[in-house]
Amino acid sequence: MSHAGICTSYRPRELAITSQHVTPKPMDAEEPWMRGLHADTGYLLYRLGLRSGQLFNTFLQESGLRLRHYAVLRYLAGAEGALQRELSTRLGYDPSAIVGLVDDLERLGMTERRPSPDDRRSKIVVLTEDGRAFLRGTDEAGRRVTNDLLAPLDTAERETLQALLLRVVDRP
Amino acid sequence: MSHAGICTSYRPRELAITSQHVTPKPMDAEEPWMRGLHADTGYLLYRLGLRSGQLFNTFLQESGLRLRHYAVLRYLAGAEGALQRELSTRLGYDPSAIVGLVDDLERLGMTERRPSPDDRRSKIVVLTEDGRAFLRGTDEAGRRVTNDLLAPLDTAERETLQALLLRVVDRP
DNA sequence: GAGCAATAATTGGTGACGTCAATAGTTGTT
DNA sequence: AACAACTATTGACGTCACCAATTATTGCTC
Repeated sequence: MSHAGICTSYRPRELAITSQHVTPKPMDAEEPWMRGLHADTGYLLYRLGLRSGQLFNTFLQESGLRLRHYAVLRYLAGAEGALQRELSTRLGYDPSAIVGLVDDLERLGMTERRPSPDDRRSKIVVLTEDGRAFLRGTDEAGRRVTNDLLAPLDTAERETLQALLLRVVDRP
Repeated sequence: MSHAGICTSYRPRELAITSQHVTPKPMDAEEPWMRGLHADTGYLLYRLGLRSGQLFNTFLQESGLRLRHYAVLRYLAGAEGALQRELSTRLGYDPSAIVGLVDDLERLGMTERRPSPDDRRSKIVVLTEDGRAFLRGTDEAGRRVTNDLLAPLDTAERETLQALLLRVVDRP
């Protein structure tokens, strides 16, 4: 049950052995696997998203945090306090996920939950001084991650990419 | 006869990539959450990768497959047979994941495992006629997914984005 | 002003996913 | 003949996205 829920484990039955096999393919610019998959921008985004997440997480590994915690911290750094509901919608994480993330950050002393004066259901998450210090200490290393990821691009191309991605992600 | 093997180097054709294709978004967004997170291209990629994967999976939901199965099928469509090891390195999935994916596809009758005549350790995964038919039937719908994702961009901008992402993803 | 729908935070469960460790069978090398 | 490297495979572990249900609180409405 490691992978698929849509099927049980399948044991390959006896297959007819044919001497026919794959035909060697010249590796020109029209590589078939290129046409098949990497021609799709959506799939490219999915793929690079995975790689980006991995890079971030390995970078954060020593600090004991993960990308999602880091996202919360950086959002709070620019917001000076945010409702958990706000974190959920802004960062795109499930409300239940926010609970665990803020729990972790609180345990590490990087954030605090304060009661909202307007609505006693809500809680306001704010950065502590320790949280701010952590962000200052990792700011430069964080940039290095993106720098590494976008190594093949020069400065102008990176700005172009950034602008394009912003347009795509900011769609309401 | 030697199999095509694994291509280790691919050089994307040169494209004129300038920022003229994109209208830079006026950072009028004094929005603090802009400064905090979306200023980071790496995080943008991570986020859009998630959204892209979700879109693909919901699109594939009715067919009983998921994005990873679809990736295998599309790769096979352009390769005319591939070793599982090849699928693993090309698609970036763990070899153990490939096993489950091919199991599922085989159970659905979309692929077959054939013994490699060159190496009895390897197995060659090939598309069946059913698999090909599935790809033909979903080809247009698949394009609609990427179309939807990139809705805010015009044609020129999409080509620019595609070229930039290709450069980033093809790094060894 | 008393019910009632909506909301914020929370808990729990489920399936999908990435990663690593280990194994059996096979190949190439020495 | 022995040994290292490789292929497919199984298994386990932790993370993550998604959904349902609960509790406390708010706003609406009749």
